[in-house]
Amino acid sequence: MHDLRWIRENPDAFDRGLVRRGLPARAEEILAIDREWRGLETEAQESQATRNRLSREIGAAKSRGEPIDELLRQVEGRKQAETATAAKAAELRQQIDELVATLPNLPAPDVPDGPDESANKEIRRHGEPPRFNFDPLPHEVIGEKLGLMDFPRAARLSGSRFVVLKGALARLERAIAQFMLDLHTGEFGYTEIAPPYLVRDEAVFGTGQLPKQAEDMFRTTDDTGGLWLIPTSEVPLTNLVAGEILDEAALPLRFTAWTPCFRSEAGAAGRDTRGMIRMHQFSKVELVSVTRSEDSQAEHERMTGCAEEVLKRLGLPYRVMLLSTGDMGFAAQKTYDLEVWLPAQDTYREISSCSNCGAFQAQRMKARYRPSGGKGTQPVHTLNGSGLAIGRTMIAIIENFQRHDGTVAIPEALQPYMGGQQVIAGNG
RNA sequence: GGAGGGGUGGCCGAGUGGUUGAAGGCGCACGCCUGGAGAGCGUGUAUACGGGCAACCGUAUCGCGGGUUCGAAUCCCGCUCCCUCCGCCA
Repeated sequence: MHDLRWIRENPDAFDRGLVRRGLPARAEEILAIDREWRGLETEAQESQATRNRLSREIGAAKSRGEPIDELLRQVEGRKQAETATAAKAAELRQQIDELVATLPNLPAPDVPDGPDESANKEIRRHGEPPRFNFDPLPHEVIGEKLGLMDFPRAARLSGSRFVVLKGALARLERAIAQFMLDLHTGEFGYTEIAPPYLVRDEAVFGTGQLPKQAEDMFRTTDDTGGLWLIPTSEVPLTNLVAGEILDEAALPLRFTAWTPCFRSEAGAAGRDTRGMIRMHQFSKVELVSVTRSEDSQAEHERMTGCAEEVLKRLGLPYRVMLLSTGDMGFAAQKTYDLEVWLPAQDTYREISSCSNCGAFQAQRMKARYRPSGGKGTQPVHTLNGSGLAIGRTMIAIIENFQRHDGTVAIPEALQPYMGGQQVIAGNG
């Protein structure tokens, strides 16, 4: 959510940000309603001040035993006009809020302009794509040949975009997640969280998936009014600080969680239909940081580094992309995607997305901190990143470490989590 | 699922219609006191919005939303969350 006062003071910068996002300028429209609202607001408040004063006088007169008829006459009729003014003001304010709530965060200055992912900028690469003396197979073929990845049965249970993993691959999912959690908690100072997977409207509004991306999520329909299945644990982790006023000394907060994620993939019909690239349900280790405003840029680099370290230790080749204005998510002001090499697709595919949301989410969820020394409060900055998506990590391992005989080597870093197993050879 | 109880400031805790944004206590900050510390004393200590260059002024907020009233933390209605007991249950 954008700070209305900031828009008032910086209407041009606001519009420039929207235009860079490929959206029309809106400042003039917003500020016109804002001017009208403020006029009515002031009017209503002044009227109320008068009425409050008269009411106090009535109380005082009554306690002295004096007549109050004259005072009652003065206050009479006042209420109606005031209520109408206040109602109109509230209506305008709601109009502003609803309009502003649909506008995405503004891109940071160093974000490249562009209509889509074609304008993304490669920042760096790490590792060399492996060379094979045979044609590398896609992960789903390897998994099915090993008898450890079952799409038909998953479809029978749940339809398309689901998978059943068995034996060593089921264990591999757990191993990957544990390895990531241990790294982030043990070496990078993140606190492990086990959050709810079902959340209310306010939480999803806070991180910005509502109101615009409702169709990308699943919602329960129980009689309590319905809850959203989290599309990412960014939602519960970030909303941990919703509505709070934090001590400056408590920052930064760093949270990590291993959770399932649920996405309807409504807009992705026909894309990535083979394999486990795009599932309705996948698991992910998420990283979330809550920082002071002046620290979020450095934290963004740090967080991206934490996610990269996972790929480095697994020996997976990847590149870091700085997303363009056209490819960034709603709440982000700047995003790095980590893309891992997938031999069968002969390309890099997204495996992590690390975003600095600045004050955008904080303002939506009213999360602030009290700067020590200074007065008042200011919104925290929030960041989130995958560290990493488990399913896609598994895909990358299977494809990059496949061998001519159809078996898959387990990266050394994961072997302790696989009971010392070094190779996945099928039948568990 | 059934029955009952309760949500007041950073915390505890008063308060059933009239200077109550809210007593009192704790905590915290600053000052005084002290050789220093403690005790003691004094002052201060919410958030949001509007107006103002500012000092400051105003409005709202006692779980949330609505209603009654000249006036609501206090009365009424709806919702929500928490707690206790019973039942059920991983």
